[in-house]
Amino acid sequence: MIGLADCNNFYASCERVFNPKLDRKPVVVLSNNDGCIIARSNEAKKLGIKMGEPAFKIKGIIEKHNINVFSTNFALYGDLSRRVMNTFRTEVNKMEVYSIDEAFLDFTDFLDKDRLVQLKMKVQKWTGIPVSIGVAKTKTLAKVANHIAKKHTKAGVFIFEDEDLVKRALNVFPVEDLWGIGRKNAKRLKEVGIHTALQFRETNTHWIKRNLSINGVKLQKELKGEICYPLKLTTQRKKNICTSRSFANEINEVKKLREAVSSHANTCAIKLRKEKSCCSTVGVFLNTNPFKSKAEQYYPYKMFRLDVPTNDSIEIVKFALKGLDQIYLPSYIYKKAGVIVGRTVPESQVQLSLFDNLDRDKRRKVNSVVDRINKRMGKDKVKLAVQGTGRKWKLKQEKLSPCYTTRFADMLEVKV
DNA sequence: TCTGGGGTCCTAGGACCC
DNA sequence: TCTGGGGTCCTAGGACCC
Repeated sequence: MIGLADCNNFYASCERVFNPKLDRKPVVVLSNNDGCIIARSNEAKKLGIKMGEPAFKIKGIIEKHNINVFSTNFALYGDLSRRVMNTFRTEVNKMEVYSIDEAFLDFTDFLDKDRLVQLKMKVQKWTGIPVSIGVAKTKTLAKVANHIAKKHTKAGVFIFEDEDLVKRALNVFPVEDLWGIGRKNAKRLKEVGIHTALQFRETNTHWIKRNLSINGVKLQKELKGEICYPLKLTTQRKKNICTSRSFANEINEVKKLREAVSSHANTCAIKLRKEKSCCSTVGVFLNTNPFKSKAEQYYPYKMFRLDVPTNDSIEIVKFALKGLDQIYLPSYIYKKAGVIVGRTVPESQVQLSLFDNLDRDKRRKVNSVVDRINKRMGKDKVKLAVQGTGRKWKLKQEKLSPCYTTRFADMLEVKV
C-alpha cells in the first residue's frame, strides 16, 4: 500500500508555527512580488478567497475580515518541509518526496489506522505542521484517499481498505479533481458526459488513449488498482533549471535588464553546482506585461548550445548576456526576465572538447571558493560586478515574516 | 497602481538516414 | 499519367503537476 501524506494549507500553516496569534484566524500567503494568493488557511477558504486570485482584487475582503497576509518566505517553508520529511523518515523505510508539502510513503508493512494517526500526531508535535494521510494501492488512489482524509474525516487519515469502498468513493469523486486531469481534459470529459472518477474508470480505453494520450490510460489503470507510477526512491537529477522573476516595476533600460539577467544566470549556475550537474544549453527570455492588453506583446527567447557542459557562473552569465543583447528591443517595456539552463549532465561525466581553451580547473576553484564564502557569510556577499549593487529590478515583498529557523538574527527570543 | 515560479512528460511534424 | 517503405532524432507546443 502507498500513502500520500500532504501538509494542510502548508505555507499558511508554516506562518502559524512561530506565530500562534494566527491560530483560528484567516491567513493567506502571496506569490512572489506579492501578486497572487498561493495559500489559504481554512478560515480564509471559508471567506471565499480563491487559489491564484490576484491580491489587489480582494483588497476589500482582506481589510474587511482582517485577514493576515504574508509575502512568500521560501527559506522558512523549505526548512519546515525538510523537518516534516525527516519526521516521516523516522516511521517508514521507503518514501518519495514529491513536492515541498507532499510525500508518498511505502506502507507495505504498515496497514494500521492507529499507527497512521500516531504518525500524523508526531509530525504535528515535532514540527507544528498539520498533515493528512491517504492510503491505497496506487498513487492516484492515495491522492483520492488523501482528499477524503482532509475533507471528510476528523482524524485526518483514510485508508481504501477494499474495492467496494474505492468504488463508492469514486462514484462521488468529481473527475476534475483526479490527479492528472487538468482544466482542458476535464472540459473535454464533461462534454461527453463523464463527470465522476468512476465513469472515467469505466470509459473505453481506446477513447481515452486517443483523447488523453498514454497518461489517461495510466490514470485509468491506477484507478483500477494497477500501479503505473511506482515510488521513485532515488532523487533524480533535474533536466532543466530555470530562474526568473517579474519586476516590481516594468523595465525598459538594458542596463537594469543586464543586472537582472546576470543575477538569474548566476543563480542557475549556483543551483547547478548544488546538484553537481553541468548544463549543455543556456537560454534567456524576456516578457512584456501580458495584462496590458493594449500594449504590443513580445516574448523573445534565445538559446545557446555549449561545446562543453558547464556550471561556471562566469561562462553561464556570459552566454545569457549575449542572448539578451540579441533579443532586447528598446521599443518594449519588460515585466519579466529569466534564464533557463538545460540538458544537464553529471559534473563527473562532462565530455571535453578538443578545441576548448578555457582553464576549467581554475574556474572550478574560483566557483567553489565563492560558494564557500557565500555559504558562510550570506547570499550574494561575493558576486559578479555585472550583477550590479542595487537590485533595481527588485521584487515587491512587503509582508515578509522572519526566517525563524534559518537566520540567527531572526530567531525568536523567549523571555523567562 | 496591482496578476508567481519551477518543473515533467507526451505528441505531431519536420529533417534526416538507408 | 505514373514516384516506397522503414526508421531515428529533434523541437515546439501543449498538457499536467506543485
